[in-house]
Amino acid sequence: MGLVTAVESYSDSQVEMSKLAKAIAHPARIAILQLLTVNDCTCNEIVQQLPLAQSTVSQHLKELKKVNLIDGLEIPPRTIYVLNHEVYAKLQSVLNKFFNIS
Amino acid sequence: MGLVTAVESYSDSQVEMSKLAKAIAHPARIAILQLLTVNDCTCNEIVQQLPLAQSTVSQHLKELKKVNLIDGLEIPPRTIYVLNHEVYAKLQSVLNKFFNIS
DNA sequence: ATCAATTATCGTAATATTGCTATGAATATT
DNA sequence: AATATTCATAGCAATATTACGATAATTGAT
Repeated sequence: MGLVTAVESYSDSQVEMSKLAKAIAHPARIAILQLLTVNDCTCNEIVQQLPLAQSTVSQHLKELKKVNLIDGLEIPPRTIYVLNHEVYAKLQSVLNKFFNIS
Repeated sequence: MGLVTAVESYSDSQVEMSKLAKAIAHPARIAILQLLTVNDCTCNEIVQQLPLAQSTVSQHLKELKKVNLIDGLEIPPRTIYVLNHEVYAKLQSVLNKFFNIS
């Protein structure tokens, strides 16, 4: 990623925004979010919709969880993945704020 | 990135959106876009505002140009970088469309 | 008690990203 | 003509990302 000192010289909102952007910077993760927009899904249900191995999907879900765009309801042996509408809306508003400056 | 076959199984809009997201998935590139929102800038002017070497900034500019978020007006030995408001607005609308589905 | 189903994680490989220094190419200045 | 300015690119190193198969861990079913 780079030096720690470099990160410190960007504003919080710049760093936060770049992290959220990175979270949706892969078509699989966009596809996952779109699926979750329609229905809550287990990992397997997502695997069936994507051309990826289960472990890979699990990894992408982890990335989305890391920025709180989704939550995982653990009901073993399943985990039901759910959109975090709050953060989802926040990302929208952050992006809007950014683009409306122009 | 991965296999060519994998990319083909995502929709055009998913791929396009992920590419645009990737373009803004770094705080330096967000900072650059914000600078260009206020003023057209040469590479050097941007270098003076960021904690990065000239070559690194040049590379980030290249990334932004790749997705047409900015244009470079070459007036040697300078290049004046300018926001591409059209694509900028398009990214905004693409994101809005995406998020409003929820 | 076994076995199947589900998911997370580990280990690994291939590739991409990010950053730098050094350098080349083009133009302007002295 | 020599020098300075500006920018892009090449070359390189460190790290991150993306993908897979294999494997645990957990629960449900037989």
